[in-house]
Amino acid sequence: MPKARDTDTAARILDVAERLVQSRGFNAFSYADVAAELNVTKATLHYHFPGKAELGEALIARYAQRFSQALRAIDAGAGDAPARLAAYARIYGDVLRDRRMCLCGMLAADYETLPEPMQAAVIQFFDENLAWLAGVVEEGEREGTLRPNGSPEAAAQALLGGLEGALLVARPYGDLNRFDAAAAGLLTGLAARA
Amino acid sequence: MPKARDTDTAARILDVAERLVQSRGFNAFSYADVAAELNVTKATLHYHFPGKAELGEALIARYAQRFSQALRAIDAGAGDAPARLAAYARIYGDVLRDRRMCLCGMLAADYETLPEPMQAAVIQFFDENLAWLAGVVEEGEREGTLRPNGSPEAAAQALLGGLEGALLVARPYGDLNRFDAAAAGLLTGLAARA
DNA sequence: GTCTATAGGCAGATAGAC
DNA sequence: GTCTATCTGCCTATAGAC
Repeated sequence: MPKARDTDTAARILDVAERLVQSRGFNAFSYADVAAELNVTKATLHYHFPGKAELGEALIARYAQRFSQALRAIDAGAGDAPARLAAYARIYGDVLRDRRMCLCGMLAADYETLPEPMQAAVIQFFDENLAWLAGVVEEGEREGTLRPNGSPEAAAQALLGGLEGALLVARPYGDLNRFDAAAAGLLTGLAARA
Repeated sequence: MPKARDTDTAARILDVAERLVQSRGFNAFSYADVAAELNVTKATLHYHFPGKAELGEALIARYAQRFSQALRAIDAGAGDAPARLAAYARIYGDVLRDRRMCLCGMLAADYETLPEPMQAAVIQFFDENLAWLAGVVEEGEREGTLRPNGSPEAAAQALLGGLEGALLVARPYGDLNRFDAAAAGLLTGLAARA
């Protein structure tokens, strides 16, 4: 059993790689970048993750798991449907705060160049988010707090795409307000009006 | 004066490079890719565009110019504000049809890795689109055909981001319907309701 | 304008010592 | 687990012939 600090070399690799992918994209970071930042050699990275493809898969798996937890936390909370959507949007706003994209939003841009297992994992991430969003929209429709103009699935697609795109466009400006304005527009467009 | 066919080597380079950037991203295409597809050598590309940075700038310049023309064409048309926004959304749907992203949407993902002149050009592209969109929204507000919940600028930000994101998320699925559903959701969320 | 040839660097990856 | 050393290949870019 290795020492606690060193056991988590894999986790620290994932931390650094995650940040680099979210800010630069999957094709614009290298094993050398990660190794230099952690003061280890590239060979160490290959020991923990045989190749870039496996590292990428591990990144998505961990990210998706964390996202799932966040969704369950929202579900466990008290708010109504609009409040849940606002909490969901806040997750996205938080990643923008340190100039990152959503991991899977970035990988969606790189999609055509990704190994197939990573492509499948990105799709699965979106599927899970869309299913959760559609559920919340449907609930809001029943409550009378939301009035989607199309199906809950269409509304979910508009929300997920809208938030990913709001990140994408706001990030070059380095302007959190732009994201907030866009997110607010998405949510109020869906809300039932007086 | 060279022959017409060959004069446009520069234009043909831009055509191929544009498609590659829109589908794979700026860091995932090479001079070799473009040269092979055109049956010329890499040196030929360097003659027309000294480096990747200059090629990138030329790509954005041409793309932005074409986009500007499309906006003026919409302005010259007959429709009211909602019809103009729908026409605007259709431009985005068309790029998805051959599995591309918007050029500047893709470059927004690559933003952190771009040379500064390209970054500035991407921002300028967004600025122009946002200004046009805000103008149309404002017009719709006066007409009574649109009822934005915030400022026209906020609505413009939500529209631009929403459409870019709808492309981003729909493209991995290869599903044009997903884009259309999201786009429709964005537009009806903004429309004045009965 | 387009070619051949090549420079110099960095990428992802592996073998084998410790 | 982490290292040193190295391989192979592709990248951007340049020089100079035609």
